[in-house]
Amino acid sequence: MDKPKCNNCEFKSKAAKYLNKAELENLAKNCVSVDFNIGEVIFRQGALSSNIIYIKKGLVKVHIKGPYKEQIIKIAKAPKYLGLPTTFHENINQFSATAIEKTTACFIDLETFKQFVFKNGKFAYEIIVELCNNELLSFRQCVNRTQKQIRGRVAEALLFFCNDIYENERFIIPISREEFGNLIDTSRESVSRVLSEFNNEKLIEIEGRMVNILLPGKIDNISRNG
DNA sequence: GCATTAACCACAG
DNA sequence: CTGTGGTTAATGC
Repeated sequence: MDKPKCNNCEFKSKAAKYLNKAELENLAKNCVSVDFNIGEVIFRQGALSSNIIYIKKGLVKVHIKGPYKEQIIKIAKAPKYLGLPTTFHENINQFSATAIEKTTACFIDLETFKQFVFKNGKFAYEIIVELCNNELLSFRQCVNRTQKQIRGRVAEALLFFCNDIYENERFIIPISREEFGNLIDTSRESVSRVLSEFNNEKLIEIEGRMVNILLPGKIDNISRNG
C-alpha cells in the first residue's frame, strides 16, 4: 500500500484526464494504491465500503452470491472502475472482486469522488460512458447466456479472451475449467468437452490452459450462430 | 419412437 | 484440477 502520485499516474483513467491540478492533488490525498496477488480478494460482497475502486493494472473476476452458489459475472481488465454501480446509494458491497492476475487497485474516497462528479462535467461524462458500456455488455451477456448453446458460448468466451483481454490468438486461460463453466453458465465437463471438440476440429490448439486460436473466423462463426 | 443437447456421476490421471 | 465415458432428462422432429 502506498500513496499514489495521481498527477503523473501512467494508468490515469479517461475520466481522470479531465481533472485539473488541484483536483488531482486532492485525489492523491484521498486515495491509496494496493497490490494484490492471484486469488486475493479485492473487495468482498457484504463488507462495508466507502471507496470507489479503480483497477490500474491486472485482471479481476467479478462475482456475486446467488441463491445456490457463487456466480462469476465477468472478467474485467484494467484500467476500469469497479465499485461504481452500487456505492452511491449503498455503502455495502453488492458483489465481490478477486484478482486472477497480479493486480494493482486504487481505493478512492467516495466523498472525494462525488465532488468530482458534482463539479467536473467532463469527468462525470466519462464515468457515465463507462457505466453505459457496462450496461450494454451485461445486456449482451444476458441474451447470449440464454440463447446460445454451449459451443457458441465457449467460442464467445475464447474470442473475449483473445480480442478483449490478451489481444493475441495465443493466450493462457486465467481461470480453471470450473470457473470457465461458471462464467458461461455451464458445467466444467461441458467446457472440457467443447474445448477438445474445437481442438479435434483443428479450430484451436489447446494444452491445459494454453490456447492458440487457429481459425478465428470459424470460432467467430460458431459464436454468432450459437 | 429417435436424435440432440447438456447435466450429473464416477473414475483415472 | 482435468478429461472422458456412461447415464439420464428434456425437448424437438
